[in-house]
Order: sequence, then structure tokens, then C-alpha cells
Amino acid sequence: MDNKLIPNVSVDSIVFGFDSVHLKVLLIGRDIVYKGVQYNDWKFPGDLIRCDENLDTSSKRILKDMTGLENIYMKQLKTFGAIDRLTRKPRDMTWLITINHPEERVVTIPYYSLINMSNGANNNLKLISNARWFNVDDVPNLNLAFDHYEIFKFTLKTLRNELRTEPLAFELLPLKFSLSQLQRIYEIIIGIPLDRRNFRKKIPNLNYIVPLNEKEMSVSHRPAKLYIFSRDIYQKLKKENFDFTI
Amino acid sequence: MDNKLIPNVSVDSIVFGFDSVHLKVLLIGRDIVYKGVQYNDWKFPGDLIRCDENLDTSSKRILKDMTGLENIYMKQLKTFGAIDRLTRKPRDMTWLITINHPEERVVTIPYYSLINMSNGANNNLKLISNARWFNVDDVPNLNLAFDHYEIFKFTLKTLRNELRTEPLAFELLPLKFSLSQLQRIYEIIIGIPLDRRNFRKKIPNLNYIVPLNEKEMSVSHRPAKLYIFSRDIYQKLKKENFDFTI
DNA sequence: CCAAAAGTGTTAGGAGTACACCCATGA
DNA sequence: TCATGGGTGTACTCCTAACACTTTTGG
Repeated sequence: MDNKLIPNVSVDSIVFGFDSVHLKVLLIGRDIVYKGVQYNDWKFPGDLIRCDENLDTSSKRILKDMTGLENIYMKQLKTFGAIDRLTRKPRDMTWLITINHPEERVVTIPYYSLINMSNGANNNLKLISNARWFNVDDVPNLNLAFDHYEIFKFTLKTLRNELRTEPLAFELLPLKFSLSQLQRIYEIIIGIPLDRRNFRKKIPNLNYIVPLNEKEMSVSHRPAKLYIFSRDIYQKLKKENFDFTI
Repeated sequence: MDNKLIPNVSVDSIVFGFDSVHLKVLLIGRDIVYKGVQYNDWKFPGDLIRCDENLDTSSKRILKDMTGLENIYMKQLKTFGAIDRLTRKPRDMTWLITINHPEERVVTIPYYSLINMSNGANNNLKLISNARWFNVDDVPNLNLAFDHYEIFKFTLKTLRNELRTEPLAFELLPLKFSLSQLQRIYEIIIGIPLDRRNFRKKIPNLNYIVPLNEKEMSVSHRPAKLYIFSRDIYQKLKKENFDFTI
């Protein structure tokens, strides 16, 4: 088994970023010419996988190659494999020609990733490719390649659901964060405003949200207390609860 | 695009059945000879997909071909594609040889299905193949082909989680069911005993569980009232709640 | 001293939990 | 009449939801 490509299986990365205000998603600009017409559209970073790598490995490698991003949270979603997913838009044929098997069938395995943008995380982005962050409410529906808009909608829905039951919010925040930042993530992703006081009342019960003896610096209003997420404590509590309930 | 097989992509069906007492899973017996030794082991129904069918279609077709089961609830799970998933157990090489590409890489897309066994649903099973129901606690770990035990564990965990938030229990029950049957499913799948009275107190709030003017027949104890699940009402309520919360 | 976001308590209603006895049927 | 599973109510606790003013900082 060598590192040749598997012609029927690709991975795609749907990377969500949070800049303390908006939830964004990362797209790669594509300039193609099909039958003499030029198209400028967008796609998620992704490519065919290689014979000698696992799915997760492949997804990480391709994301790093295309955007420079690495060491970020990733989770696999369901596979998209409609027969016509690469041929619904005629211009997409150019990709099939590029990879040298027109009329071939490719199923794609999407992964979603979460990242904190205020972290300098996107410094490399522009160097490596024509990547751009789009507000999730502004994703250019008609200008996405292949079935990528369908994949996007499914992913966003999944993210909104999983945020309720898994500690994903902390992947989108800086290491040290304020309770207002945390609340804003829940409000943006779930889509409903939350009551300040009620939200804060829950925090002391969640022992994995650990208060620090630090405050925000140089903000022109009362500085907020900072917290960190302790994955250790989170996993310990989760295990205990599981054991207890069985 | 014809109906030839895609050599790198398969689907597998993990079918759960409920017989009013136990949760079971369906396995296909396999008799193979590898290097002169005979092996009798088990696998999930599954096969390579064809070029001319969608993933869901393929999964339905293959399940029907291998077991006779059709028109049952199905949901796609995450894809399994470890490099060595087909070669960890030497005897599994026989399958790669059968499909005519030894050393080939195959990723598999698992679907889980739910079915009510008291329905006569498994009448065809024995006619078509050497399929057998195993209690989920009795699945022959070491006797499963490929990475199917890993897939099984993941699927069972997913089922236990999704049962809490989606109306899956009704797929496992007969059309008309008693509250005791419903309770038993939750107890078995979630794994904890529930209080009878508290469980029943919640039912009247769930308007999609509709009481009938019917009772169990010919049971040697007080006959239970029967209920049906109304998917219409369920979806209407779900939509309303969604609209409300946004 | 002004603007901007942080921080803080109380009350009322609803949901969850613990718990034990009588009822209807077939054999 | 017995065995078997079906059916029912109450009291206590805990969680949720609604709601408005004061504090700290930089400019």
C-alpha cells in the first residue's frame, strides 16, 4: 500500500471560528474556467485521501496543507455520497477532470473543526491560500462548489445540537475567557438570548469552569474576571456521573 | 455510470430488534476457509456499493438482499476507514480476495436500523441467509469479522444517546404498545431502572403518545391500555418549539 | 463625569424524585 | 383464590425563569 490517492473517497473540513462577536466559517476561493467562462466560487478545504493514511490523519493533513491550521478540534460527521453531488453544477466537472477521472463517483467525509480566531490562529491563512472567513449567516449559498452548501447546513445544525451536550464552546474561546464571552457563544450558536444572572448562577455548579485570580486588561469598562476550562475535571465528573447512573 | 461496484466504499447495517424483553442485534454467519483452516464467524450485513446508487439506497438494497428486511428505520453513522481494518485478522483476507482486490483499501459507512421483532418481521430471515439475532450483551466479540466489534460498540453507544433526544423507541415497538413496554425499552437501552409512577406521570404531557380505547387481549393479568405514537403530532410540536425558541 | 460592560438576589412556579398499595384478568 | 403485571397520589426538593440596579474601569 503506497501513498497513491483513493479515487472514490475524499475528506472536507468545515472550520468554524469565533472572534468574540461572530461565528464564522472558513472557505477557499476557487478560480476556474469551464467552457470558456470564468467562475470565482468557494469550497471547503478538502481533497481525496491517500491509501496510506487513516481518515482523521488525512483530514488533518489536507487542512494543514490548504490553510496552515493544525492542532485543532476535529470531529467526523456523516458521509455525503449522492450520485450527482459532483455534477449538479456543470462547472464542477473541472475538478473531476483535474483529478483525472471524469464521471467517477466520489463520496466525501466531512469533519468540523472549531477554533478561536483572536488567537493569532489565522495569521498563516492568507500566506498559504486564498482562504477567507465568512460570517455563518453570510455564506455564499449559490457560490459554493459541489454539494458544499448542503454539507454546510447539516454541519451547522449538528454543531448547534452538540453544543448543548458537549464542551465545544471552550474550543472556540481563548484559553482564558470571561463569562460574558462564554454566554455570547451559547447565544450565537443556539440562537436565543440568555438571561445574564441565570446564566451566571449555573457556573459555580460546573466545577470544570475554574475561576482565575486574573482580570481583563486595558478595557475601557469594568474588567471581567477570567476563567479556564479544565478538561481533566470535566472528564472525571462525566465518568462519575456515568458510573453512578448505571 | 453503470452499476459496477465501487471498490473502496461499502455500507454495513447494524439492525437492532426488540422482542418485548431483550434488545438484540442481527448478525450473518460466515463460513470461510483460510490457509486450510475453517472459521465460522459473524459479520454485519453489508457489501460494496454500486456506482449507480446513493448511499441510503445501497444500504437498503443490501440489507434486503441479505436478510429480507425492508421498510425499516435507518440512520447513517460515522464512517470507519482505518488502514488496517480489513487485515487485522488474517482470515478476513478471504473477503478481499473474493471481491478481487487484495490489499485494497475499503472504507465502510455503517447504518443502524431499528425493528420490532414481535411483528413477524423476522419470518423471512432464516429463509434467506444464516442470520441470527444476538442479545446485545452476548455479541461474540472475538468472533466478529473485520472491525465489526468496534463498529458495534460505537453504534450501541450512539443508540443509547440518541434514544434520549429522538423518538426512536417507537421504531422498536409494535404499532400499538403499552406503557410498560415503552418503559422497558428505555430501561434496557439507557441501562437504568425507572420508577413506574414517575414514568407514567410524564406521558400525558407528551401529546404525541396517543391513548387508544383498546386493551391487551388474552394476557393472564390485568390487561394494559394501548397507545400509539403520532409522528404528525410529534413533528408539529417539535417545529413549534423550535420556532418559539429562536 | 460619562460610557460601557461587569457583577449581583429574590421570588414563584414547574419538574423531578422517592415511595406502597389496590385492581383486573386467566388459569 | 392465586399469580401476574397494570394502574394510581402525595409531599419534598431542586431547578428554572423573570426581573433592575450598582460597580469598576478608561477616556
